[in-house]
Amino acid sequence: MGRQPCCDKVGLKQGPWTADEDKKLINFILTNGQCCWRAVPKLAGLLRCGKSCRLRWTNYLRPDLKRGLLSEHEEKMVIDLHAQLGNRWSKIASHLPGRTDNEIKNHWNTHIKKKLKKMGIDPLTHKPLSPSTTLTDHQSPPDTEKTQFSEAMDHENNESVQVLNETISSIQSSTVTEVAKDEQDDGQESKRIAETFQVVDFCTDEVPLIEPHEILLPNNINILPALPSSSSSSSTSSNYDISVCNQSYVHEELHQFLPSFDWCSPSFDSTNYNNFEAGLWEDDDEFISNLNMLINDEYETDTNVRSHTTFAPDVTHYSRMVMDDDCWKFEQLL
DNA sequence: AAAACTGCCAACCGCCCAACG
DNA sequence: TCGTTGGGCGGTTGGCAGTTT
Repeated sequence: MGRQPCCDKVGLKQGPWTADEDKKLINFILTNGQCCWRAVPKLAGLLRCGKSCRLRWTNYLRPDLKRGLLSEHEEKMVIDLHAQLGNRWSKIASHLPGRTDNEIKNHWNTHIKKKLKKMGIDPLTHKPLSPSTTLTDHQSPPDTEKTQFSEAMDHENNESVQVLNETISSIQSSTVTEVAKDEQDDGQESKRIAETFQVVDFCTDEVPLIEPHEILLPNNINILPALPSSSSSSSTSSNYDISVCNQSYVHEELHQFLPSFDWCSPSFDSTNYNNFEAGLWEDDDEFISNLNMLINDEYETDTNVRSHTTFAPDVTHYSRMVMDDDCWKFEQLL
């Protein structure tokens, strides 16, 4: 007898998430932190299963996510880490700030795998493919395939080829015992990898969750200048133009306002908000435009800019939560 | 211009495992 | 110790967009 489904799927919505659902989930998590995922949909007013909510949050809505293709450096890291860890995507992802296991897995399957094969490297073993092995995937490879492979091998001065060769060298120099060591001593290995790639040892799993008693969102906090709304409606949302605000002021207030977030940038200096470089947005302009987008309900529906459509917390909607340790209540937002 | 094909990625599925009573 | 539960993980799928024919 198999395991029971994580939830009763009757009446639950599936498929792509709508902007409204995203907002509800964002508001809920920002206000309450991550708690029991099973309870989230009900409390947030979503017709989704908890698992779906968790995935949506971790893979798409989390504020510390980077968007866009993996950089060459990140790709190199993925290849090296994969050589050591195998398909343990979450572990690999934990070494790449702002990247999710799903994203890395997809990138591996759609880009890196092909690159390695093209290079004559077995993506599974990270060792050179023998001619017979090379043919296993393509029983009778077309001439174009052979040509591509030859070309790739011939152009060793090609930058990407060079990068891969360096990577392969490093992989081959790393020993099996290192992997075994990783199994036994993840901490040290993480440190070693972080040192190798000169990245801050960051893992979103390490971001502390908010305890219910810690949730105190001051109702009177006014992070934005009280600009008159041009189209005041009966809803609680108002129109603000973030672009007119002092940007560092916004950063500072957001940082205070959303203490649960690790804004993922190693260069973030809590004492100097002018250095704020959140991974969420490339620069201040983007930060501001994104913030405007959600606060003013400007959710982009054009799929062409979907990758650009990240979120900003709807800071106008927060109200103080009344909670205690044993039983916390949630007053529906919006 | 339209059909067919390909690539990409968000979302889903089902298994595993740790925590807890 | 065992059963139950919930979260995490890796593999897979479906649909959309872009490209080719």
